[in-house]
Amino acid sequence: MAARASSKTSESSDKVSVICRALRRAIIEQALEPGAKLPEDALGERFGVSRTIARHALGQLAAEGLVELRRNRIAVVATPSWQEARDAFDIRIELERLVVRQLAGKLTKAQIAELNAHVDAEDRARGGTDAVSIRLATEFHILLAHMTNSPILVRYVSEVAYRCCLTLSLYSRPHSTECAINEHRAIIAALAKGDAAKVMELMHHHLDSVANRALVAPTPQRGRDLLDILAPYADEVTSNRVVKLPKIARRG
Amino acid sequence: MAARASSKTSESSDKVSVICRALRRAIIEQALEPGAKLPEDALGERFGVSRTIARHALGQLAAEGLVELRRNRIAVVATPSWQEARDAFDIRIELERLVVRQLAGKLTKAQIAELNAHVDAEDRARGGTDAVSIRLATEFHILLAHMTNSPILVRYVSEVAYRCCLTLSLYSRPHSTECAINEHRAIIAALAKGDAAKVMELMHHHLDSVANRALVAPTPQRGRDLLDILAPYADEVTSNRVVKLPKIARRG
DNA sequence: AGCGCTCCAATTGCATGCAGTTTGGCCTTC
DNA sequence: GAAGGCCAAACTGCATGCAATTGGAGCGCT
Repeated sequence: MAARASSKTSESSDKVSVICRALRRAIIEQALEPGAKLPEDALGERFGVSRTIARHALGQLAAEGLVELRRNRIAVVATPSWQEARDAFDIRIELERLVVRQLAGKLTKAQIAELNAHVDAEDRARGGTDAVSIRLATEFHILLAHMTNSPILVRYVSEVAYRCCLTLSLYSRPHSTECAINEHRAIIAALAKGDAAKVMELMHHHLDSVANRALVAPTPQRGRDLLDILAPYADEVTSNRVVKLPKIARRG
Repeated sequence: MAARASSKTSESSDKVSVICRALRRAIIEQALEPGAKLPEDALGERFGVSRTIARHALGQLAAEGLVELRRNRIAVVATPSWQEARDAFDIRIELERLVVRQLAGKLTKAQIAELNAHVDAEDRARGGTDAVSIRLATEFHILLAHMTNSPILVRYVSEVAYRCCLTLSLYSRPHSTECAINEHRAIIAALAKGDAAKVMELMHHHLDSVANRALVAPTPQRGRDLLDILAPYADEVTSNRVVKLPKIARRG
C-alpha cells in the first residue's frame, strides 16, 4: 500500500510563486551566489512584473531563509554562517529520519521505481556540473519527503534542504558525489525491505557525512562576513554601545 | 557556560511584521477561529495600513501555515485536518528533542531562573482562560528554542508550535493544564542536571501526551470541513469528474 | 594619500487606482 | 416551493506614483 493517499501540494500559479520558484532554483544552482544583490526593480523588470510582485516574492523567500531582507536595504541572497549551516544540517537529519521512519515498508513498487529512476538520473548527471548534481541529490530527498504525503513535512524538509544546498555552495570544496549516490541506493533498499531502524541510521549517516564533507571546518576566512567573525567579541561589550571600528569593509 | 553567545533574533518593526505579530497572536489565542475570514480591506482598515501591506502580511502568515490563501478568494485562518495536526506534533517532537539535546547541561543559572519564572507565570495563569494557558505553555517551548541560539531552530519550533496551538483550538476538549506544567518543571530539572537522554525522553513524552490528550481521535464531526470528511470517498471517483452533490454547504 | 562632508542617483516603504474574478442575493421559471 | 440564471457588490491581482531612506561619488581639508 502507498504511504498515504495522494493529494496535490504544488505551489499555485501566481506570478509571485513563479518568481519564487525561479529565484529558488537560481539560488540553489548557484547562478546567484550568496550575497548577490536582488533589487526589486531589477527583478520586476527581468520577470516582467511590477515591483510589488517582486517585493512579495522576496518576502516569501526571506521567510524560507533563502534571502536576507533588511529595512531600506537591497535584498541579498542569504549568507548563512558556518554555525547556521551546521544547525541546518542537524535539523535536517532529524526531519529526514522522521521521513524514512514513516516510509519504511510502506512504499509501493511504483514509488520504489520512481526513486530508483531518480537515482539513475543522478548517476547520468555525474559528468555534468557540480551544481546540477547537488540539485538532483537535494531533489531526491524532497521526493522522499513528498511520499510521506505530509504537506508540513514536505515544506520543512524542502526548506531546510534548500538552505543546506545554499551552504554547500558557500563552504564546500568540490566534492565527489559518488558515495552520496550509493548511499541513496542503500536507503532505497532499506526502505523497500522495511527496516525502519536501519534506514534511519543510514539516513543519519548519509546526511552527517555530506555535512562533514562539505562543512570542512569553521574556516573563518572563507566567505564569512566580517561582522559575524567579530560578533562574539562585540557581545562582550554593552549591547547598546557598539564598538567603533575604523570603517568596516563589508563584502560588496 | 551559556548554551551559546546571545544575539538578537526579533522581528523587524515593519508595518508588515507588526500586523503579522498581531494576527499570529489573535490566532493562537483563538480570538480568530480556524476558518475565520481575513479580507485584505478589513485588515488594512483595522490596522491603519493599505491593502498592500495587509496582503503582504497574509502572505507571510500563509508561509508559516497559519493562514490559507487561495487565488481570488478571501484568506482564512488555517483549518488543519486531523492528520496534519498529528503530523505537526510528530515533527514538533523531533525538533524539540533536538532542542533539549543541545541544551542539556549547557544552561546558565540565569537561564534556568528565566525558565522557572516562566513556569511560575503559567502556574499563576491557571485560573484564567484556556487560551492564555495554551499560549503560555507554547511560549515556554519557544523560550527553550531561543536558548539554543540557533535562529533556524527557533523559527521552525515557533512555527510548528503555533500550528499545534491552532489545532488545539480545533480538536481539543477543555483539558487541564496542570500535568503539562509539572512536566515543564521536570524538563527544567533534567536540563539543569545535564541528563540529555533523560530530558529528550521527557520532552518526547510531554509532547506526545499533549498531542494524545488534545487530538482525541479522528473525530470527523467536530469542526471538520465537510470537504475533508468527504475527501476519502471522493478519491474513489475518477479525480476529474467530481461527484455531483445537492448543493454542498460549506461552513461560513 | 587618508579622512570627513555634502549631495544626488538608486532604491525601498507604502498608498492608491483599475481591471478581473468571485460571492451572494434576487428574479425568473418550472 | 425549489432550481437555475443574472447582476451588483465585494474582493482580489497587479501596476503605478510619491515620499523617505540609503550609499557612494565627488570634493575639500589635513
